[in-house]
Amino acid sequence: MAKNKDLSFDFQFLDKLIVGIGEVSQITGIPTRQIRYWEVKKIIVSLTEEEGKNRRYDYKNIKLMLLIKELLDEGYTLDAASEKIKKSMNLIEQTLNKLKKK
Amino acid sequence: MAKNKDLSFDFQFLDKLIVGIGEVSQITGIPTRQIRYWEVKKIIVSLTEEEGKNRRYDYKNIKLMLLIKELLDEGYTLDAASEKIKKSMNLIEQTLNKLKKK
DNA sequence: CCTATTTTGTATTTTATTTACAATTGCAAA
DNA sequence: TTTGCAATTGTAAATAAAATACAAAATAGG
Repeated sequence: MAKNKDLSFDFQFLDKLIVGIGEVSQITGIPTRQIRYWEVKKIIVSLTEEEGKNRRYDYKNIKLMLLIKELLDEGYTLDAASEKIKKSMNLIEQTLNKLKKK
Repeated sequence: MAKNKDLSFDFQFLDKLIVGIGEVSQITGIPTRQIRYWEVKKIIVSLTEEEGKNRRYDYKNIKLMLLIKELLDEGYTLDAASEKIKKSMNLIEQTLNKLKKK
């Protein structure tokens, strides 16, 4: 039972990572107001347990938002960006799965 | 200016990562009450801007807390754990710096 | 100019956190 | 056993952050 105190990076950390909307806003530079709007439009789906409770986001959510932000800058509409991104998300998931297996 | 859409993991993400005490508690399994106590005892030092505002923690903080938790389980006292960990923290910082350079 | 999309503003309500007090637990030495 | 210290936990009241629900403004395309 290696305790993982060596120099290798623990990718399992990303699995456990969950943050609130304020932190996501800080990390991504996207205003909280905009994040909530995207969620209303079903562009993103948070992990929130119950209505009224604070929204929770995981690493995949954050990456998704960053991708959307990029595509919007490039001129895509929200819906178009959302469509295009479904492919990218597959890539991200594959990447994470690979990393986790290490 | 590569956009980093490939399969490589973006370690810069960890640099920007900042979370509140609730998320840290979820991620680490350490009760918020205990985290605050450790902070009072100067075992950890959060990034909180002003007194009264919500506490903020970065990746290093979180790793530190996980290490302390391990050592407490092994029978260390808080102070002893804190002492022993200073060396480990150097390792963690070195690791992060290496990863960032990629 | 119109229209639909997207973003932003904000007042009110609710949730989460802080602080400051104290009580409790566990453990080791006297 | 009990005494003392370290560590954890409980909680009430005050504050900060976020949710909701309204609406207004900005933007892009026809």
